[in-house]
Amino acid sequence: MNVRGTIQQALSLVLLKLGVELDAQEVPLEHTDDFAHGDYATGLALRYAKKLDIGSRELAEKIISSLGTLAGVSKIEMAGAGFINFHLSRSVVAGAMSDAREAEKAWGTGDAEKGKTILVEYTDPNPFKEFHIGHLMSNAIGESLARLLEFSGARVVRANYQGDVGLHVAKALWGKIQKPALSWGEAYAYGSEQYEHHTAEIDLVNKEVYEKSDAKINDLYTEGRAESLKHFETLYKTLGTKFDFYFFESETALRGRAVVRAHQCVFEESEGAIVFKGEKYGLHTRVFITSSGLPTYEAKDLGLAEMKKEKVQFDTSITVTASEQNDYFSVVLKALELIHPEWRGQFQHVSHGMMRFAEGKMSSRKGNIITGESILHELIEGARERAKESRADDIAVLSEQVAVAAVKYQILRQTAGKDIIFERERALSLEGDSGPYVQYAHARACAVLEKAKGGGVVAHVDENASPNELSRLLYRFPEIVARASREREPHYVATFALEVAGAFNSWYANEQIVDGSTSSPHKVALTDAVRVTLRNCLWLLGISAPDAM
RNA sequence: GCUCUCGUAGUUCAACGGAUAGAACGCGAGCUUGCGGAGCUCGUAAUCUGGGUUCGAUUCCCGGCGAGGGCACCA
Repeated sequence: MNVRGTIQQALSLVLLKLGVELDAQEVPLEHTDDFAHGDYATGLALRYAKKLDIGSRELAEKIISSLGTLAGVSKIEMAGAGFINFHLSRSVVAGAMSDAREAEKAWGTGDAEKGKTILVEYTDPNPFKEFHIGHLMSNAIGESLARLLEFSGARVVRANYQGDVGLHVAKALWGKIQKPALSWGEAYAYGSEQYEHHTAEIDLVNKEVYEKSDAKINDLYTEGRAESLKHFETLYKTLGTKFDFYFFESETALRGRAVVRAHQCVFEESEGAIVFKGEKYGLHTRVFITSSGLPTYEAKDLGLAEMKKEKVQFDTSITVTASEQNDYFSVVLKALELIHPEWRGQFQHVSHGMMRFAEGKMSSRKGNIITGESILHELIEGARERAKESRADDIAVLSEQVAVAAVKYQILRQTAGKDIIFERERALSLEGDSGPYVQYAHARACAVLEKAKGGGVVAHVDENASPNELSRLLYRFPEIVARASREREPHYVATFALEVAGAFNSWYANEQIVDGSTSSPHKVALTDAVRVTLRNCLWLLGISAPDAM
């Protein structure tokens, strides 16, 4: 058992003797934010003092004396109004260093999701349209979630669901027919702009796509779809994502319509359309099949759910989308639950905030759209400029790695559900609270290790070395990962990575690591443990960790 | 109108009901014998508002103000 567990267990037992029942796992125990307060702290005594009719400081003292000594804890003391602070023993801090170095790529893994299969659906761009910023966000969050779950022991299946049919496709096809010289993205913009003047024509194209009734449109469609999908693949490669399965609306549409028709009791007919009355459940009504008989996105999502189930035997299916779909998802998930009660709770929705702009709302119809791709390219240019004096072997590769780090970190540093205010300059910045900052600290650690190797200094963990503000951070890593995975919140890892990188940079500035002294082997070992920790943090964020920058 | 989110330094974000609210950018002052200045050190500055619950509230509850999303054949 780890030290955290030991402390919680002991506290739980002491509380029981005092007449308070609290599961060991429920015992509040936090990482201190001031090392003067030790490594772990709990406010238990303050919480239960009144209930037990005793002073909080007095209760804290009582708990401490009942606790006796604990393995891995060097000192337990009361502080302030009745906080109980735990100081880890030197061997535990040193032990985390050894663990990190031995486990390498597995450092930080846990078993909370062991034996489970989890499907994660994310990115979901639409062929015929631009890969926009929302897709970038969904991709960054979804990929990180997938890796976090893998670190927790789950078998993760990555899926991508793409809208290859629907009105947007009809708009793009119509635009292309009118103006063949336009790119697909431009054709879509043109079709959207003209929709109100050519509604009937474009609606007809939509129907023809569903029914494959017009050979010319079919060919154009096939060509455009293939071109889009191929292009998306190059982006996934840059972003570091590899999907196991692709689902398409052209497949889910028919299935979805069939699902709805087979479960008439769940739906109602209204004004010629088939709708789901969500009001009974505190939700709202949504159309599943239109009055002209076409399945909507809602019906398609029901079809998708069944197809996912057939494809993989998962325990949980997570879908990552923008928060504007929150209410929409509640309705679809409710309908799905009524159709398949046996799958209750297996489908989860994780939403990301929306990208907003200081300069005002953008729209694909105006031309002021900033796509996910354009941001990536701007960043790559910026990184290339910066990399001119780099030591890296391949500047082109490095520029891409740094650029991806910059965008992804920008997205993953904050709570997933909140909107992100996009500021071009900040996003393009490679300094401060950023992905490249963490990458830089990692590259520095690599450089130091390289030097140690050249100087013949062999890393060695000294169990008796006194812990410092850097080494005392490392043992927290597996706990941070577990929490981020449990709460589906990658930002805990991003915050931690920054903290470790900052502590390392600070330490580095004040300490000669490879200096021939007797403490050098230990300092080299600490550097190595930091290297492993930072690299794994970056991996969990879907960011690469170059050895040199 | 109904409903769901969210209001923290000048700006962009942290803070699982706890201790002196933590970073980054900006601004001001510094850091050249060293392993990488994409760096380090110091300073500057914040919980929208009024109640309530609590030993303790940025966090939970209620009201107000402000911003954003969603609400029938788009996705």
